[in-house]
Amino acid sequence: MIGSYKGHPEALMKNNRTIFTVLGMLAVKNFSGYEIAKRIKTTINYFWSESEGQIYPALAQCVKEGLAVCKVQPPKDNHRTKKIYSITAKGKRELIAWLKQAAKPELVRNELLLKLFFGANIDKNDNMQHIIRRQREIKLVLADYDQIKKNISVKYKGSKNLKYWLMTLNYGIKSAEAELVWCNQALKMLKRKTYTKKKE
Amino acid sequence: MIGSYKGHPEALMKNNRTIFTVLGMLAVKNFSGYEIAKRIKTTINYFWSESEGQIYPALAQCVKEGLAVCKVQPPKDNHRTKKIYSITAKGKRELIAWLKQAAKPELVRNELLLKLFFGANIDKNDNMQHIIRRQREIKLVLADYDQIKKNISVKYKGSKNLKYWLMTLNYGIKSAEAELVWCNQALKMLKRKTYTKKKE
DNA sequence: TCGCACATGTAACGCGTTACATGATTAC
DNA sequence: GTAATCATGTAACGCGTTACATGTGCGA
Repeated sequence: MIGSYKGHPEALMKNNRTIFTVLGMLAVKNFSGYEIAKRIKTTINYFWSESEGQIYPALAQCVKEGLAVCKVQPPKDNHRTKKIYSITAKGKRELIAWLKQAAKPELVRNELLLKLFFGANIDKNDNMQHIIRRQREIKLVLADYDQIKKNISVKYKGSKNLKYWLMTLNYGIKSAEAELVWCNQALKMLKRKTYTKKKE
Repeated sequence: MIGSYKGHPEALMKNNRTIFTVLGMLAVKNFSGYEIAKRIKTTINYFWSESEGQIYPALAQCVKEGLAVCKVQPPKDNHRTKKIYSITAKGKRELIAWLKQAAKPELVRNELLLKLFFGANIDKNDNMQHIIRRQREIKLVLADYDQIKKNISVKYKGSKNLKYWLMTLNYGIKSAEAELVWCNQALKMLKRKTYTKKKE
């Protein structure tokens, strides 16, 4: 038993989605930990996030299990040494096996909805403010998605990845648009004056 | 310093959303821990979940901080004793203060999208299976939402809560519908044969 | 008889974030 | 000067789930 780690190595790997996220990134090309963190933030951040506190240990774990190898790059351009990771054949096999497995349905958590569910306890206007705030946020992310779409369509034209990247991006766009429609509907609903008797 | 707990009691409460979830439930009527767990599962489960392992400690915390009081109900109908909790004036005040604060944007995690983002590594048909599976799931939840909508519209007719409950439910419906549209679009996208050159 | 609903709780553990430690270079 | 970016890592801690412990009554 090494360190605080208990159980089989496989047991850890089966559920550790950070491992597969970095393997997925390494399947495209070689990266350093820092670059992976950055890439996650600029590509899949709207549906998946990983912090550096997870990425570095995950990379170490990958090397330990033979899923990736690490090559130390000497300082270039007066920068620090970099550790460049590459996926191994075993890593690729494990990634593919994981990709084929059905995704576990996520437990969604939406604090905005939680507050609105209890909305009868506060003023109508306070509830409307929550929705208006969200509306503004969505408009920003939609503008963002639009930019990303244009950028990757040009930059990765001809790449077999593009189709999949646009597909996931479309999910973000469709969801955001649906949320906007809901915001308007919910605001209309709140504006309506309703006279109700007290019940449960 | 008592036990393993550090910092102000308020510090804990500020972020502990389980506390506010149970307070929100208790604002409607008195409940036992078991009943709260059950109610969460049958009402807000599609956007918020709490396990019993969190609800019972949260209730104890509420009592400790004077946000709720507990009355032990002697065994009725040959059942076990129940602990019925009621919200206090302080609890109501804290709940309202929390409800008025802006909701923190959630970090979404969607394993399905993560797998599809890396979809170029596996067969087209495997990717399609993921989407078809999700399609089936959504159809089930939509049917579920429809039932809930009918039920609560009758059961809570005239309640000031109904408006807010229908509003959050509509969010679930709109999102699910948007996801369905995306599924069809994504399947069409995958069916198309595309001949691409290898690039990044 | 077996499993489920009722009913309350605790313990273990994994996931994930935040903050910290360290330090160079670049841009304003 | 001072903030941001590059770059790697560790430690602390909170959130949340799962499993366990314990026990009754009811229906198939």
